[in-house]
Amino acid sequence: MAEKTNKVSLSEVAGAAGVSKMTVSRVLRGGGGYSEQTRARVMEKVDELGYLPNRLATVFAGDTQSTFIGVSIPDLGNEVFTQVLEGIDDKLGTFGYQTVLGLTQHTQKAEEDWIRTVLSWQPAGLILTGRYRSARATEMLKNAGIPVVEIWDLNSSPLDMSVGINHFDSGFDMGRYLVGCGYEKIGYVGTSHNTANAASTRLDGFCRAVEGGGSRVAKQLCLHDAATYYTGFYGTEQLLAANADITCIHYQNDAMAFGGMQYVTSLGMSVPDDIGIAGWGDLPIASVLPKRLTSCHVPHLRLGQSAAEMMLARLSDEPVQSCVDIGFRLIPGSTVRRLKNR
Amino acid sequence: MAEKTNKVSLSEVAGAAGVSKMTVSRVLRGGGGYSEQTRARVMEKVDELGYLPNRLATVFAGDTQSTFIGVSIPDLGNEVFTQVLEGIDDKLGTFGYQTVLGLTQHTQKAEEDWIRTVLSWQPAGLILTGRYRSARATEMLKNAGIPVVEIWDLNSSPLDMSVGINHFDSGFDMGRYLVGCGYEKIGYVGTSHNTANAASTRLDGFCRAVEGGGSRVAKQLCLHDAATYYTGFYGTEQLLAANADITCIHYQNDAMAFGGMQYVTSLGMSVPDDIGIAGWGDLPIASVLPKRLTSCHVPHLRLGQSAAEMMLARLSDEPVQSCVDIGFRLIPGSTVRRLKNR
DNA sequence: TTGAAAGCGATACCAA
DNA sequence: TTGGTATCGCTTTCAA
Repeated sequence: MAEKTNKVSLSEVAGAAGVSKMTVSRVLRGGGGYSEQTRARVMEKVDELGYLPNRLATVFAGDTQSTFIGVSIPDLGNEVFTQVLEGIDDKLGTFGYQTVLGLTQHTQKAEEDWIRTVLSWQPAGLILTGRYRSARATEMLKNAGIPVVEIWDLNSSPLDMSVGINHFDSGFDMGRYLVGCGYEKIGYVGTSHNTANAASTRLDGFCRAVEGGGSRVAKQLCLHDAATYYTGFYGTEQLLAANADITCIHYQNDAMAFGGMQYVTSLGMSVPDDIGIAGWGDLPIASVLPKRLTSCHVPHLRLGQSAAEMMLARLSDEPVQSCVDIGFRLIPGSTVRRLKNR
Repeated sequence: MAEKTNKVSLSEVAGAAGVSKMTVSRVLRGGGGYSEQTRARVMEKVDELGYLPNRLATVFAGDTQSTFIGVSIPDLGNEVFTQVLEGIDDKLGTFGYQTVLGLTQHTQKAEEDWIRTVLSWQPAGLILTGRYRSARATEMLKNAGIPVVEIWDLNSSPLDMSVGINHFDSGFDMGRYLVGCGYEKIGYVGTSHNTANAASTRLDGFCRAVEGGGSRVAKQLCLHDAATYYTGFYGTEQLLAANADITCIHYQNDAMAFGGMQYVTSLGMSVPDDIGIAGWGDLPIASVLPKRLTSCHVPHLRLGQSAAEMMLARLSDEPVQSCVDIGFRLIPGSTVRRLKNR
């Protein structure tokens, strides 16, 4: 095992400085209660011995909270989540909190296990992606008595706090837009997971709008694959193989849409003349494409920052709005075309 | 089930079950030393009260280590690092460890502050990106007496352990390859940061090879920008504006190369006939491009997994190779062309 | 301005 | 198979 660590404790510093450990404790925390002379001598020894406080003991002693915030996201292969995570960690870090990462791989079981473990470390709060979780997870969260922010899916009756967007509406708007453009045979390519998630909620909204508009949706859900470029590429191949009459494809996100666009281009089709392409998320890659990708803008970084801000506000006992809709914006783009006006 | 009580301790469970807390402790850890009858009664109360162990206290008591592993990477906007991180967290999670994330934003100061903080939480070990750090950081790491894996830059005399690649050689190989193809006026587009890092080491190697081959390198370092699509796009614009005679451009990574390729394409140039493009990292987007992107393959996920494995091995006192070269592979691709044979 | 003592939650150790 | 007691590093409380 990693054995003797040269860990220097408060009392060793106290011994070296010739004072009691209480005095060292007071000096280190500032706020007075000691003479300047004492302070100087203590700090000298702290430096000399390379003393680092053991925050475990501090939190354990009971009066302060830890500065851990558990943050769970599904995976890191999907840029929408890494942007959210960056927003969270950046804001938390600025205020002296640390992110304890949890990748739930889109399964409730993994999330539940992670929640149990991370709670045992007495985090100051948790930020969790999505709104669907196991009953046991929910129960643990309620009992933990710490702030919880549910992000991504806007949850109007959150466990505690929630910030995100209405994915159903976002999907619905995209569906309505494409139908409004005149598309009738529309395809969807995404990934499939065992449990409901935001992407499936968007798909529900999308189908509702498309079918309500008299068109239909052909779905291609790639099982157990990451929602990234290559999945979009081969998902499109499969979709078109089974549905040759499709004239427009909507994707789970922009990375997949780009992959799909590459596939149809490889067939010699042109976008949007031969086929329409619509992504979701307005990811960074969109900024360099020759045609503006039809998509839906979501302020991912801002969403993460807001989640962190709500957490920090709650931790400082400031008033917090428990449910924040961060909003989205449909981007018409030029990878779909208007076949008719209506 | 559980009440709305938020902190149930061992002794409360003990009281409810009518046994001592030592007995509850033994039951919870398994391994015997109690009767089946006692076990059942204790577990019943554990469930009933919704007891969750306080691992802080366990670690604090000193007999076990925490299961925190601090992991620092520069940022999440660069896919090379998210892949490494995913590899690390995946492997660590499987073995019951948690990632405490640190984003150092490419500054030694941020890394030093993060190290100080995270060490105060008594992590079981640290995995840090890069080999260049402040003297104070190095000193703290030495004193901490915990395993440290330095990743990314292969460090032949690591603080403790290291896994990565030789970035100088990687840059050198790319430079030699491009010169070998016959390119003479070669550009480089990357990002610039205050301190030396792996990308600047690659650039050093690249320049050495190119200049040694009698060609020259025109550099365009975009200050303080993320190494992603748009930076590649406008960095290329700037590079070409100042160096119209360039015939080939090497980029810090594939995302930037893709952005650059979009820019030159927008000018009506064709790749590789009018200009050669070479990236680095072999990122997922390369899998869907019509032409194989000239790049350098690095097993990012594997690198992360190896780092985690070395950490885990060290934590279980198994023998560990202290310096592992994970290797890279030049990908000739078809976005550069051979102007001459040699 | 200082210090001594109690205690946070869990575990090691020794007794019973 | 059980339980009592000391202990980890630090902070709170109370005294000097």
